[in-house]
Amino acid sequence: MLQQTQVATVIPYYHRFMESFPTINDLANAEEDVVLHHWTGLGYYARARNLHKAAKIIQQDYHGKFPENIEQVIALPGIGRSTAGAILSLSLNQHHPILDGNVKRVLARSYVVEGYNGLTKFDKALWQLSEQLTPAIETASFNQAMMDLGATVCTRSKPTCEVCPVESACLANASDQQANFPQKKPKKTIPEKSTIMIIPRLRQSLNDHLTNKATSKHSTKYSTKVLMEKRPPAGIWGGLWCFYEVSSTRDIPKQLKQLSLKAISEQTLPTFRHTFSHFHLDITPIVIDCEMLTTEQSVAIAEPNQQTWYDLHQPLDVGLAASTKKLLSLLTKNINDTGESHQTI
DNA sequence: AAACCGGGGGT
DNA sequence: ACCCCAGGTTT
Repeated sequence: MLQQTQVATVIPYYHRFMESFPTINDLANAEEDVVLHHWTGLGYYARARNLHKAAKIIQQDYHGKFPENIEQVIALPGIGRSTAGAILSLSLNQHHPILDGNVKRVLARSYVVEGYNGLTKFDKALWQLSEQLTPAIETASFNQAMMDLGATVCTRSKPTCEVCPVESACLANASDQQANFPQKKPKKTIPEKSTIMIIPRLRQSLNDHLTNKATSKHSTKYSTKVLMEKRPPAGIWGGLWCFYEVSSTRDIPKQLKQLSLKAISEQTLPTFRHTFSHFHLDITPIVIDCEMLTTEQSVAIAEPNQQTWYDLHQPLDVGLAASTKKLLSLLTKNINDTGESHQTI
């Protein structure tokens, strides 16, 4: 949990998690969806899946006891060299170096190591420094101190060198070059991609639109249920609930047919941009008011684990991608603003 | 808007 | 061995 989120945010999640899964065996025996549910709001769901997988491995291979050998710990999914070193040094005072983002910054400044995060040469040099500096005695205290130093004193911007215990030894400080270590990662122009998301909205079986027959635009109330799918575990938005994507509007009829839905009307919402670290994604949402093909109602919801009618007024406690959340709040706002949709077919 | 982050996976 | 990936937070 702490690999990705601040301590203050993690605490309530941690307590709920530990209450539900007090032992590794409890976690291993839990359904993955239940584990993911406990993770909802923390993001990075791949790591919840890794943690669950790791528990299963520990149950099977180590009889439910967490391994104490660093190679075995590194072999667990979601745990690499740094996290393994942190676990074993902090919990058992074993002699292993660590190298998280904070430690990297402290070392890069202290020793004016040239390069930037992710550059192989840079990472290798820092690992070697960490190995060389980490003492065999009081390793736990040393590692904790290095992380805390980076987190509270040797911060990314405006480090408080005046209070730093290694101020006089720090080479970056000596040359007043703190701001230039670590160096910035060279930015590259990221590509733009676009996608269409269809939002099938279930038409309510209210006949109140009949009351407005006389007007040119008829007023129809729609339910607050929209169809979502659970994405496969790997790739973008893995395991998260999303709207169906189509590469072209031409594919919409086909997709709806697959879902046993009959379109009544559709409304294209303004395209919005969601930016990832490596590309921009322009998302064009199309709300499609639908009826279920009654004879095949069962088909549309044949795989409740993979698709669901999501009620905007009763949000499910499931993992949602950031872009999906954005879209959902837009839809909810729309409903609350108008209470109904006015549209022509 | 851009930088950041540890580990996994593809090349 | 190297580079890219995901996606939420911080700056």
